[in-house]
Amino acid sequence: MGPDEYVEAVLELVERIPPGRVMSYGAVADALAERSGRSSARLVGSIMARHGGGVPWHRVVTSSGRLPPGHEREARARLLAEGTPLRSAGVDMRAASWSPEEGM
DNA sequence: GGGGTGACCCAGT
DNA sequence: TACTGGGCCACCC
Repeated sequence: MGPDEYVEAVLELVERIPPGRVMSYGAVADALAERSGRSSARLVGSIMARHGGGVPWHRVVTSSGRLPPGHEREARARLLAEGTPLRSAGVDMRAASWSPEEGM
């Protein structure tokens, strides 16, 4: 799987995250690990930064639930609007974390 | 080719 | 709780 295909796979997966739920950068990387042959949270982060504009980017947060740096306000507003469980730090990962297997 | 830089993550202190 | 060090990998000088 080439770099471009990997970008497509990441965006595809992010589009499948249901409203009110989230995935961490690392979880996205892990979910595509078998198919792509690599698992790098940093890579997913940079892909979201560069190509995330057309997908629900606010549903991808850090593993601790913190919102994407530089977009905290916008992300929080969208998450709040779709009923995502929030805490002071950001997202309540125990309640909001979603995985692909769960959605089939 | 070599080195710096991220929308990261985890274990250790 | 907060900080650090190492690992990570595509990009861009």
